[in-house]
Amino acid sequence: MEELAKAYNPHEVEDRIYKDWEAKKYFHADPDPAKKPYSIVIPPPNITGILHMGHALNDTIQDILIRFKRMQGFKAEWMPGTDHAGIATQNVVERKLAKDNIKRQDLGREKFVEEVWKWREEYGSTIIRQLKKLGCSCDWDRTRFTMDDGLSDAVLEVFSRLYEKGLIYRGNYIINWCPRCQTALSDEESQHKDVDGALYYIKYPIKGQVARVKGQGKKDGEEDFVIVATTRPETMLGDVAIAINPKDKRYKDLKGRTVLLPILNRELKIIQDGLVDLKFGTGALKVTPAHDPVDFELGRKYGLDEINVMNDDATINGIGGDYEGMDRFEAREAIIEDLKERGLFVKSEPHRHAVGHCYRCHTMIEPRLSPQWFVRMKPLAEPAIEAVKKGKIKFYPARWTKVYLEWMNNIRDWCISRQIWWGHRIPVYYCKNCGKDTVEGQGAGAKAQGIIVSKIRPEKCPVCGGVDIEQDPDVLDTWFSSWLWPFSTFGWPKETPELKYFYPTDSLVTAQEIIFFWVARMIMAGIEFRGDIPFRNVYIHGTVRDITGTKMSKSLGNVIDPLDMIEKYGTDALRFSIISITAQGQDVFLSEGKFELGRNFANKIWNASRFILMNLKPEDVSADLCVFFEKMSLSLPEKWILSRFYTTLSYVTGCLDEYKFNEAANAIYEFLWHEFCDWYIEIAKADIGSKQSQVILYKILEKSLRMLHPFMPFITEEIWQKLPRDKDSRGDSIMIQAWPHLQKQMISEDAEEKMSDIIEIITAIRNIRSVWNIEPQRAIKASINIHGADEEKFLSENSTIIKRLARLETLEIGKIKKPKNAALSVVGKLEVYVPLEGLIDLEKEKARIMKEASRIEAEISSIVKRLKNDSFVSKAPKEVVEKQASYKAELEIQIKKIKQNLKDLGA
RNA sequence: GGGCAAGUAGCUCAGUUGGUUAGAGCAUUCGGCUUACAUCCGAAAGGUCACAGGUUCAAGUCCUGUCUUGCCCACCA
Repeated sequence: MEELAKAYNPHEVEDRIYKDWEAKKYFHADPDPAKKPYSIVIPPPNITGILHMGHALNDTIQDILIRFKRMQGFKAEWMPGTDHAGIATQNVVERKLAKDNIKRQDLGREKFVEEVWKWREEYGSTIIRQLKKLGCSCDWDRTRFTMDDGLSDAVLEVFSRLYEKGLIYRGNYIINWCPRCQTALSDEESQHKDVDGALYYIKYPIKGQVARVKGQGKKDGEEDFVIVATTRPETMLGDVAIAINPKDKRYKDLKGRTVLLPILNRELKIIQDGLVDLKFGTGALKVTPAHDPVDFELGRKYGLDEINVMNDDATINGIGGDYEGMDRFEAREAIIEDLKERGLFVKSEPHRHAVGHCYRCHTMIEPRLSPQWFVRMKPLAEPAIEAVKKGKIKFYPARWTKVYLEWMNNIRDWCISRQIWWGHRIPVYYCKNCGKDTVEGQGAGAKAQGIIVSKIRPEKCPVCGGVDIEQDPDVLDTWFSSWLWPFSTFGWPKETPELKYFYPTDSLVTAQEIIFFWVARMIMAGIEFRGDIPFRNVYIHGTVRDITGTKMSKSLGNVIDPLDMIEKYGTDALRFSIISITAQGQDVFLSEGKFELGRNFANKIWNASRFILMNLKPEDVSADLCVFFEKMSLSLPEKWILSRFYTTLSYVTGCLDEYKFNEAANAIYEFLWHEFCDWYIEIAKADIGSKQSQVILYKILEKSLRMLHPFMPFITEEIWQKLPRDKDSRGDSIMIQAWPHLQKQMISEDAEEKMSDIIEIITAIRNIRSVWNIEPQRAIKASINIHGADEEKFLSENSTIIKRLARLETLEIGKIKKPKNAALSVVGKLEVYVPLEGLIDLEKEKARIMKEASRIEAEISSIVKRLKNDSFVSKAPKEVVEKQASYKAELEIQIKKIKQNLKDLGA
């Protein structure tokens, strides 16, 4: 019999085992009509990423699910891969080039993209290697990348289809512009953060006839003006109007007048619209259609000019006159200074407001008018809303359903074009002959002349035959490829066997941050392009935070690196710890010490297994447990541990089906450590060589390892490999064994109740020993006073166990009076006496018992009160009333005994 | 401004559908190298379940309100 090493060394074990699994293709799944499929797609990490705790949690959950389902007999497919992360990756490579003083413009588009591919070859699979270290059993043979040929095909296909349907259009709209990345962003990529800014009050002179405006009327020597409040004075360079609310009495006289834009002296119209908030600022709004969404709307409504005053890098352009070339914030200061000089600056007051920031570089977003490509979302959203409402897709926890629906009901068009080079180039070509300028002013949904949508570069224009054709320089949002992930990875648009077999997938496991980015869009894409939902269940787990509740991030320096933890504690420890402290859908507050939980548990399992293996006789353990269970007459602890195992198994299986991973993990922990190790193994030590002990120890260990395997894959495999087993079992790895089959006939409430009495008795005696400071070596006597014959039987049968574990010299069981100078403990219906001649402080013991007595008396009185209540007796379920009554009877016996004892003590 | 989540032992958190004495890990105290494990074993102490009402025979659990914290969403310039 092969023995286990003295101590478990995860580092020695993990790589070896993982390589073995990989070599034997255990992770790979092909369609198999004889089996049911179970598939998960990985939320593709981006290629610039490195494994952080969020991944560790996310991927551990998925690995638990997929291993569990694989063991349950499903054809389990976990599709892995990465996404190309357009902006992030381009930034990384640009930074790298900058070290050699090279700009991407120096290289040109083609060379630069080549550089990115090179970078990706070298570093892009870091995260994949790290997932392997985590033990993830992904089907690496199918690893996909969003820029792979197949997935790129899917992107082009989808773009054409949507364009043909009129769901993709190009137009000049206000978008979120990141001046640092110099690209448009979608609304989701603009993250609102509160910023301490200021509200600046500026005077706009009124042209011509004097206007009397309440509170701002003309004083002697002053010009007439209207005061406007703004947070971004620099955008005034693009002002084309002043808007007021038609209901605003203050500005009655302003109607029909013209206002002069300070500094530039442009004439501004006065427009009236209900959109203007009477209460904000002065109630007068400067209208800058090219730089603000509300103003843009007003502009289109009233046919105003749209004057863009900024360059791509948010410096002021030629329109800004003297301010040309200044950065937006620099221009702000300069303009304020100039206004002050001209006496047109009223005041500024502190103003806290939410401002969009680039989700990649955190630069402040500039709302800006720009020609971009959009997807009309409403038609796509409708069926996706239905699918969730009808329960075809379920969220766990369910509360996310509301969040999803809320967003989907208010969905806005998706800006999908990005002014970067790394990504899927937009498959649109412009025929210069037919007229490129048709782009301007074109409405949503309209197809424009001169636009050719084609997967490959057309030779000539299909309309005019012209050859002067140019491709759109922009690329698509990375999410425009990610949203196809659940089917593009299986070969769509080709109808592959994998696609047919594994789609729709079963579970999607992800973090709340990307419900809008990814989950919602996948649902829309799945239904639109594949005609079916992409997954049935969405499990949203919490965010990993540090111990103060702050989200872990590299810039804050509060990260706990999972790879460091693996190095320090082992992969299984990391996995088990993070799972057991993560309640369903709740955020996780992490500190390094929490990984000791998993490490200690691994150590415990290792040692228990080592002990069992040291004592195991392989020839004795090949029995079939069910047959064995029927034929042998088992002792109470044996029945008990079998019952406990199957109770736990049933519970764990249920938890995994409901995505309650922490509860499953904790149930296994509790069972293995505090029931199997603390009690059963200790009890079994007495006759460990017996056939019965051998079989039970072996079977429980082997089955428990299988139950634990999804959580702690490495240590369970390592131990399992050392167990004696039949050669012709399913294979040579625990990961392809069956999930233990539930044997309901072995669950026995009676055994569990009786055994818990035994445990309580032993604990009570140990307690007395501890209270009275009796050395552990010292043998003591004890007696148990019983009331029924049934009790006598099972207590006598197990008296050797009680004696050994409580370290008793003798144990008397029967109708026994309290011996003199004995300590008392009440266990259920029983009294346990430990005579301690000369060791007890009578007064102290009296106090101890009296405390116990008052507790019980209080309880009795509350039960009596309840039982006297007619409503309770008539309305509560019968078994609750019965339980109360019998519990009361039990307590009354206890209190009687205790009082007797107190009398004996002279109270 | 809207929404969501949370407030339970010194700390971090569990607590199924309301039903006997509210649990765990860490920390604390006491005692132990008992032939697997000191990453261990045994024992103890520690809680008006944020607050106020309500529903109910019965509330940590359901409802309403209040307070505190965190998160998400949002075109008040």
